[in-house]
Amino acid sequence: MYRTHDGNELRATDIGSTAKLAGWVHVRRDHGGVVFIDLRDREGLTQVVFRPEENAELTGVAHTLRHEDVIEVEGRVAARVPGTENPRLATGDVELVPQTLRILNRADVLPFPVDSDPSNEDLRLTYRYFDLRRPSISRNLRLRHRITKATRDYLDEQGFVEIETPILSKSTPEGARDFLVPSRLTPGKFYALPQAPQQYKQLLMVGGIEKYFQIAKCFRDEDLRADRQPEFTQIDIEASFVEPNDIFQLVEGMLAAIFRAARGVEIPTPFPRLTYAEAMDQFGSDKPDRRFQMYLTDLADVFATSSFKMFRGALDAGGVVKAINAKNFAALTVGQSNELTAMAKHYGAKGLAFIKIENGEWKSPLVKFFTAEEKAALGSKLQAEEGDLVLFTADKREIANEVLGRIRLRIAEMQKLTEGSEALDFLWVTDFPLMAFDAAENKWNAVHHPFTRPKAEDVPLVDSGDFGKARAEAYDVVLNGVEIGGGSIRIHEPDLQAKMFAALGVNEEDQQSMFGHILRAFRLGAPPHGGIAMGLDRMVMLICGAASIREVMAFPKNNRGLDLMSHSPSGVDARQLRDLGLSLDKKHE
RNA sequence: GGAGUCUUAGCUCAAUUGGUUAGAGCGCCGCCCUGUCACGGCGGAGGUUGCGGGUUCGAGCCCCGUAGACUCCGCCA
Repeated sequence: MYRTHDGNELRATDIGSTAKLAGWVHVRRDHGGVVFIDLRDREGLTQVVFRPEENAELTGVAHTLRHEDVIEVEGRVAARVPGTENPRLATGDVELVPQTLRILNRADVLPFPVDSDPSNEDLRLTYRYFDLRRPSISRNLRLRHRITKATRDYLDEQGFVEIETPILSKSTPEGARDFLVPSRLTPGKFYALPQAPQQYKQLLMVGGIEKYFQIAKCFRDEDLRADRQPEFTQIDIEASFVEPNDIFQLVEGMLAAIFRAARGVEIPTPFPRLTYAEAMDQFGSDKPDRRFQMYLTDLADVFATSSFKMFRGALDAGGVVKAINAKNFAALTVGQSNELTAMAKHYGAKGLAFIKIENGEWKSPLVKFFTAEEKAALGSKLQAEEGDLVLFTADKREIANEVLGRIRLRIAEMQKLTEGSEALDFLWVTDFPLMAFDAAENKWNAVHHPFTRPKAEDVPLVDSGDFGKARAEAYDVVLNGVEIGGGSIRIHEPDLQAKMFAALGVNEEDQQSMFGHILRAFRLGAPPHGGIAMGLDRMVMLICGAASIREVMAFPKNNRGLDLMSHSPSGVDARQLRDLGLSLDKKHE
């Protein structure tokens, strides 16, 4: 037995008893005579003191200890010399006076210190196993465990069954690029790693499981980001005989349980709801951050009779004039205003107009085109006051929303509006569009995925080919401007599913070869069903306050998808390729 | 594929804007130190300033190229 106690366990009440501890040498304070060691394990620190007058031999060995040596000590729990207690340590009233010291392993000179935050992420990922000893990372991983534990417990209580679905699965044309796995037994064919267990979970519903969940690994071969890794985890849920409200209630309960377990807070439920159209109109985003106001305001009524060319042209062409009021931002720098203008152009606006309200005056080249009535109406509609900055754009509705939505977020960042905020703003965004036209491919794509159910009243729009207007029975759950989950009620009728495939340009033959099993399954009594998938990594990021998804995963890849620790991906033997019937291009050999 | 920021000792950073031998703290090595808790003191080792080229009497600093890291766009729910 290596230990009788953990590193944060010993208290004044243990004084006089013996204890055995094992862990890492966190700090050595060597006074030449007496030597102090802070012994660290996963739970905390305990001071170990070696006194030459009590045990010269052990103290001699203690002199040789270095950072991160692994040791085991056994001895007497003693009160600290009065006045030397350390109130910042849970075990600060006591110290261990060892009778034995066993060096279990010595550590080399460290690549970086354990007790500070190195900014060199390259180095951290190369020595990830060592990086994990740092409290900030181990805290995140333990919090992640609390979250998955709370999830499993909650869903179990609700009667859900955790079922594993295949990792070796089938490539599908929709969505992200697949990771492919060559098949040795069927040379020339490939499995694909699942982008999500979407089809399997629907087939489990056909199988009568009714309530399924899985903490599921998902794989997408796309470029990485601060919040995106090629493999990530979803809390995947599917249930039969449900409507959106059933899913909302289930997820609200689950998030409440998660936040109770992980943060000790009660979150208010039910969450507010916005339709996609409302979210886009008011916030210019399908995942609005509502921790600050700065609403997108439609000014069509204010400028209904305006002759100002920029506004007139947009309104006459069926577009909009919209503005946001950035409170107290009139004093922005030239650099900031240039950046915002460049941003507006980048997202397709013809321009971005500013009004600064300073010293009781509206400073803008635009103001001279406004009538007194327009100016008054504008001021009251936007609640514009001294020190504010009003930003305008006049354009097609989609462009104006997108541009102002992006600018709204960038200004919030510039003004540090959410910095240090403890707010937890949850909401549902509902009624997403069913399909979106892809100009590059010249075809309609599913916004969510091809199994998403159109809203009942919009099925005629699908029939009539009015794809752009059809809304889906699809929903996202958003926390503080981050989409943490999304789902839909699915299609369970083979005819409607075939109709959707046809709309998406999947011909009869491809439907049979790629989706034949699911269409056949729907003919054997598929229950109405729907579900949701929650992005576990992003949720953990938000709960931990981590800036990167890499901070909440034990062994993440870097920006280019490389594992710097194990050097994957890597080349393989010619023989392995031969077994698979593969050969490489000359340039990749 | 594109844009931006960055790259100086094992780590975190500095170098008066082109000027002598590139410094500091931590870490490491040695010596000293019996109540510290970021212990303290003295000394020491440690650098191809990412790499290649250019301008210059002189480059860590300016220019060109290149590699890598990170962030964003495209891509991806």
